[in-house]
Amino acid sequence: MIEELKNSYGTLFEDQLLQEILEVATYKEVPEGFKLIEIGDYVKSMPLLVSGAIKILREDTEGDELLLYYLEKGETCTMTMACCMGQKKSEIRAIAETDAKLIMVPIEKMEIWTSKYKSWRDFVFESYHNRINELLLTVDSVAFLKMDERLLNYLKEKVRVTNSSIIKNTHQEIAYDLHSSRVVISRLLKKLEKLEKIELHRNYIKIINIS
Amino acid sequence: MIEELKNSYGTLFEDQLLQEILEVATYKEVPEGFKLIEIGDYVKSMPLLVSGAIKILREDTEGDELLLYYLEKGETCTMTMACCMGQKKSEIRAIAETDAKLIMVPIEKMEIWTSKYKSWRDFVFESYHNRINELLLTVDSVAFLKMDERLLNYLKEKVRVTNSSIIKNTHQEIAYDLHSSRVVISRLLKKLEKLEKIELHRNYIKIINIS
DNA sequence: GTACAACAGTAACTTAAGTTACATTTAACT
DNA sequence: AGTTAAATGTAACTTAAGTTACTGTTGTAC
Repeated sequence: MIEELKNSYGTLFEDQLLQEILEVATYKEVPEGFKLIEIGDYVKSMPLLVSGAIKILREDTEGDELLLYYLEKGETCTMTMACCMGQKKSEIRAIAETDAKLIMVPIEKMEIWTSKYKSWRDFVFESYHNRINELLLTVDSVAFLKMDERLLNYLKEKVRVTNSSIIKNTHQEIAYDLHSSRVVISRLLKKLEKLEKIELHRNYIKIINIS
Repeated sequence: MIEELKNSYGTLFEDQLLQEILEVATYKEVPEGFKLIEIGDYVKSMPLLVSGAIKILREDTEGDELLLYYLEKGETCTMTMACCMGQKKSEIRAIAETDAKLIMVPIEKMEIWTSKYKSWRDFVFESYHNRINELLLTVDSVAFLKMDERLLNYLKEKVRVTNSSIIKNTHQEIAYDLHSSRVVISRLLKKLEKLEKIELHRNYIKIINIS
């Protein structure tokens, strides 16, 4: 765990804080698809992401989903912090997009470290700040863009996050993430294929050129 | 300014912090419609809202708008903090929805008070937390609801924030806030009038019963 | 190899929302 | 009172997206 922590957070946190983290944290490896947090869960520890990517989803009362954003190496789940402090239930669902490695910190430390370490405080503020900006981008996407553009952005982001030009998802799964329907997504993907931007296959999509 | 500050923040902040605020802050009264922050502005001070309401808007590259949420008494503009810390430009526009009274704090104090006062730290975290939840509601609204429901929610929220059952806006203004078109809003408002939920007039709408 | 279930393709249709165009109403001003 | 500009009403049409229904394809298990 030491190398993992130093690698991702070594420059961020001061030595004494790193030491404290090592003392209380647990290390966790989860496979792709693993559900880390469900809507309504009470959260007891805070995840520091060491490798991989976590996707954060919102769900409405009907069970319809929407992908909000991805968490990556060196980031944490701000929603979790928000939940912890208010002793509230989670507003979101978190699922491992790829295999992922996490350092789990008990939430009691939150308050303590926030007053004790400037580097921790900065990290927490930075996290909130980043998450708000991600949410603004999500709002932009849903409010201002049409489905074809949203789909293109989705594919781009997926390539970036998974670091692969092969997207291993069915059209139905993409439809869930974008809160659309399978037929609509198939239709738009077909258009992109005709423009020679992607290649469609069963269970995966090969990205050719989506600049 | 002392009464205003104590009234809105007296229970939130410890006496010494209240004292410090009084030493460095300036007091500001703005009329309805006053533009407090424009997209791209660099922000030099942080507003603590004492009375009135501020509406926070997002704009895309085409100039299309969307209302994100309202700030009310006892709240602050989290976006401003985020901007300050990163020395970034504002991502949003802020306009006084009603006449408003503000206490403006120079941003240099942010960092200092964050390490010095627990009450300030809690206030800042609470603000971030609240803002993220507001943004989630905005995402929900835009992603999951149809325009008629969004319009109804918009009217409800406006009644709450302005504390009046008379909404002094044209259909065009409402269309801007919801990122829709005037004709669509007129159409839906007419439906609500036929259901006897509202009464339409030139330049204002009277809310009868929107539970 | 055959059967099956999951996945993908596509046509035809419905609906919500946006657009265009024009008529009507209202408030404010001279 | 008459003029004007802004606001509102409404019809007719377009478009994006969602829905239904059915066909074809592919990978996997037996």
